[in-house]
Amino acid sequence: MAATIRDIRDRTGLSLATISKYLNGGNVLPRNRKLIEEAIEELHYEVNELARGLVTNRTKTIGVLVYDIQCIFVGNMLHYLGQALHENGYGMLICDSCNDAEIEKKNLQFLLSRKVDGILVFAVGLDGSFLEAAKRADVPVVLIDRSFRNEEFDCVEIDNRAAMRRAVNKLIGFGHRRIAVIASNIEYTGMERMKGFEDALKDEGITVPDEYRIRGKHSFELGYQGMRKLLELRDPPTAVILGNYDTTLGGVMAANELGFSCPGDLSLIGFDDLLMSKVIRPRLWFVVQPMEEMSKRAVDMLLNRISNGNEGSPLRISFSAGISEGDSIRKI
Amino acid sequence: MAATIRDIRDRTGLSLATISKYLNGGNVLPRNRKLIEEAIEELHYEVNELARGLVTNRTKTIGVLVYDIQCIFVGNMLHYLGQALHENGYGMLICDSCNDAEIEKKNLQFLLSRKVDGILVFAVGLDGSFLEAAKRADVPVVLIDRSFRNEEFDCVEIDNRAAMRRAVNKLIGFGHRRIAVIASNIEYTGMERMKGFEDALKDEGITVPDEYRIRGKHSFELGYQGMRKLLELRDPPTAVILGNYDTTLGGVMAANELGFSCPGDLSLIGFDDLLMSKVIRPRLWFVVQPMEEMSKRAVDMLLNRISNGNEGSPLRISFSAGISEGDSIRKI
DNA sequence: AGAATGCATAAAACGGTTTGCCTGCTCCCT
DNA sequence: AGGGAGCAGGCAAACCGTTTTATGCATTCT
Repeated sequence: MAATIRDIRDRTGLSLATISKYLNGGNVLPRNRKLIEEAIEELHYEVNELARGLVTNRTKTIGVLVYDIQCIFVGNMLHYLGQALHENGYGMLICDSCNDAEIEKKNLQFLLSRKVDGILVFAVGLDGSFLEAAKRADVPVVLIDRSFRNEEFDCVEIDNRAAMRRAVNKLIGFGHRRIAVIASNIEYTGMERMKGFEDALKDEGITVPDEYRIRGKHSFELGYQGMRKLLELRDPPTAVILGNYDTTLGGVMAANELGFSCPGDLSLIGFDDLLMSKVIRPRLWFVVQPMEEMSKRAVDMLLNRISNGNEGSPLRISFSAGISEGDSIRKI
Repeated sequence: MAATIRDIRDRTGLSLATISKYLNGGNVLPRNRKLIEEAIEELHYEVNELARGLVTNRTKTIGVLVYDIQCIFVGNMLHYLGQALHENGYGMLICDSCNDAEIEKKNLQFLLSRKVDGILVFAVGLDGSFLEAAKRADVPVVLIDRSFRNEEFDCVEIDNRAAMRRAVNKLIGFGHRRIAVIASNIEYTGMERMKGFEDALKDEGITVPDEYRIRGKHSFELGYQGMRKLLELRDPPTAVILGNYDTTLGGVMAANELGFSCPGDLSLIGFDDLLMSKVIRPRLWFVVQPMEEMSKRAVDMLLNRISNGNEGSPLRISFSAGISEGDSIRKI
């Protein structure tokens, strides 16, 4: 159906090798170059990347495993990753793991059987053993946002612990002492943030009741239910830190429903809220990740491994997060 | 590096054809089946889909062209599409067009050269001529959400015109007459919605000043600037319809900044706002699209064309949208 | 004249599927 | 019991559309 280089050979009388050389930027006699270009034009020829990949062992395709494609943070990162890859002539094969480790594992097999040149992973959970298959196939892997305890893979993230510490310190600076947190306890990022929370309190010699720590599965629900629980306590906190985008949505919604006004009754600070934080009234204070830089860096690392052989020990790049000002914290 | 079917041949003493037959579910002697399975296990063999695709002309991969991967609506749709495709053994090759028709065209070439079996398109603009290349290559295409005027391709969408009409009628039902709209005028969906706006006003014999119609490029900015313009008019509207997700964010933010309270000073109704609408206070009224159904349907149509030959005239499936209740409309 | 250079060519990969043919077995009939 | 029909399953070889590697033929330089 589609034209092949054989059709071009028949039309130009040249050999396959010459045409292939032209396609790959090699030197060809001007006369022949013209001939080939005319044929390509006329036959609407396009290289079959399947065939090319089969022989070169490079598909110019990067697999991306994401824990949840509906997550805004992920969507934004995909945008930047896509741009960075595109600039380097690579495409993305995106697989949504739907927050399910089983699906994640299957997706990895899918990517490997498609012979992607490398894989970017926004991991579902804490267990990175499913990535063994990639290691066995010698396909480079870079973890983004969430990593694992063992340091087997390159990784790009923010210093979540320090970021959370800064958020807590911000609240303390405004005079708060009764500070609560809602964060995930099933993946790396949330756990690190939880540690940062403890660090900051310890530094300042503050203790808070254990009910002030709401842990669970990264979700809207966690934020919603968690905030309700907090606000119904006999001694509710004066400030709450919402440990990620989804819990922020849930938390804000619950606070609204219970009629708590912010920052009058309750101070808030969130994570990754971007546009959202500016739409909500009052504007939310929040921790921002340098998403574009992180994406560029992750792509750099991956493409390096691809072109320079997948060698050398794993690198861990840790960016520091900033804080974006809002009106959601009351001075006490 | 990776094991091939030849390694399995060497290990089992069988022929390539037999192994291939096994891999594709054909009948094989129990003895041989066992032999093959052991070899596969031991060698960690995985089919090379590149090689398979080269000969079968099917890659079990669907290309998805999206106008903006950062858009929440798109993220949600990708989730449902991914699930539906996964159930049928297909993967997704997603390309972000960054709202740029040039990039969109390049992305299409990218997909075609990867020999995807079919393409789902969330189109950037109104001009579908770039899809000629897909037609030439006989790769089936299904448009989602946004279609073009000519009816050359299958298409799944909501009846945007009717949806907007319902939104307007809802406001009229609450007693509003000074109704404004902010919508995109550069892509199909927005234009249809704008028509629905006019329809509804006409039906009720209502006329509104032309300044009540804010048109531009689908974006946060449009909503933000548009809302400011509306609220600074000498005779501002009592109600505003925000024609899509992004303009809703912008519009709400501008109204907040100018100190307009909703629904006291201003009634609002948005599109596709999902979670968001429940987080914003007051909860927003909004138009909901049946995203899961749309996705399933689009995948059905595409896979049908793939397996039954890409024949028959284009189908247009139009779902009707619902309205989700909130507190953002005042009775007049 | 001989070496060096510039292009083109034919043929062998890459890792699968598919086709046509062959073998050997079962079954039934005379 | 012997023989042919029918069939299940295996095999070798051709093929899919590229790249790559020797190899060869002119032309130019020294």
